[in-house]
Amino acid sequence: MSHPQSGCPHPRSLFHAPTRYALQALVRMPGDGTYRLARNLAAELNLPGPFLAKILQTLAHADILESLRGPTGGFRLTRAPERITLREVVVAMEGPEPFEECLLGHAVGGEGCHCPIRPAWDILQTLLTTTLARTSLRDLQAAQSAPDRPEDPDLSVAAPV
Amino acid sequence: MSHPQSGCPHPRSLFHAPTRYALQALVRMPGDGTYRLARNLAAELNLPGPFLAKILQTLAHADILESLRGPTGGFRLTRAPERITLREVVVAMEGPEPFEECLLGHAVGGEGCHCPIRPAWDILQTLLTTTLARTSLRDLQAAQSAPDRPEDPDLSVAAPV
DNA sequence: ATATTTTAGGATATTAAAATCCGTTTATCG
DNA sequence: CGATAAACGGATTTTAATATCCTAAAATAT
Repeated sequence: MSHPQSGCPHPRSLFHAPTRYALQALVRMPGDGTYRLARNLAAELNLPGPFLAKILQTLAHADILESLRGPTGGFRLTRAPERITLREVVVAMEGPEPFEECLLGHAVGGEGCHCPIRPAWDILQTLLTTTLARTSLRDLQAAQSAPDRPEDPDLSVAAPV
Repeated sequence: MSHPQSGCPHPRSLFHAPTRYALQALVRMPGDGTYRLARNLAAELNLPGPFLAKILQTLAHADILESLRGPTGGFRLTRAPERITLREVVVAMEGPEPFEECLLGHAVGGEGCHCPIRPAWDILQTLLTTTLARTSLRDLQAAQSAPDRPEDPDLSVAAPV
């Protein structure tokens, strides 16, 4: 029976679609100071050009990309990919509040939430946040070329970075 | 700037809203064989009656609830709450496929995904799944009454249950 | 200067999720 | 057996997410 009331085509993703597109676009950004065209990038990602352009604009507002108009224009990274974290990108696209505090929908702030899964939920959120914070865009770009699996992540989620 | 294009009211939840409602409703189901009214339950949860009724129907199809029509009718658990797992409820509401395999949107099946965050993502999914599978509805009900924090979850996510 | 190319960004359209409505069926009660 | 009360389930509406469109502004080239 599955979904409440409708056939659901693809499996759910953790973040919104534009966040995925943002990551996919950033991976393809040149490392030198070259500007890249939105239209060009959109074709490569099989996305509608104007839609990707919006996403790139959002990234530009977040100081992850910078833009130049006119011919020879386009978008480029504001910094070296080593200095851009995935967390930064996700925050730019999704906002600073990642998720609700627990599965029953209790709000951030945590008072009055006594779910037994709450501790696990907290750990999940911390692991996700720290992993995103520790991973740079460069790491993501490198992984796209090298098919080798990277090292396992650190599970000691003591201090959020 | 936050969300791509619109003000987002509440923080995003991991699952769909009806899944939360389902959990909230199940927590309030009586432990004896008593039938409980959808309308009654909806009032307690501040939800529209017919909408909650749909959700309860879905749970009934999944053999988590059973229903009886007519006066004296309503819904009740098919089993003792100790024998109903949260995972079962989530699967009933969201379907068996939990999430895409990685943040860049690569599909389940895993070929061609080389994200550096993929290992962490796999661990997150396993931790979530096992935690839900290990937690019974009874645990959830007990936690609602007792304000004490339960023990920390097991992080050795070796074998998915 | 003017034409061309690109991003900027507001407005609109489309689609899926969430919520509602209403006639039907089933059970109980008088 | 008729009246009432409940779940059943299809159809519809509403709202939020996703995608598109179009005019303006800026930079370059001729």
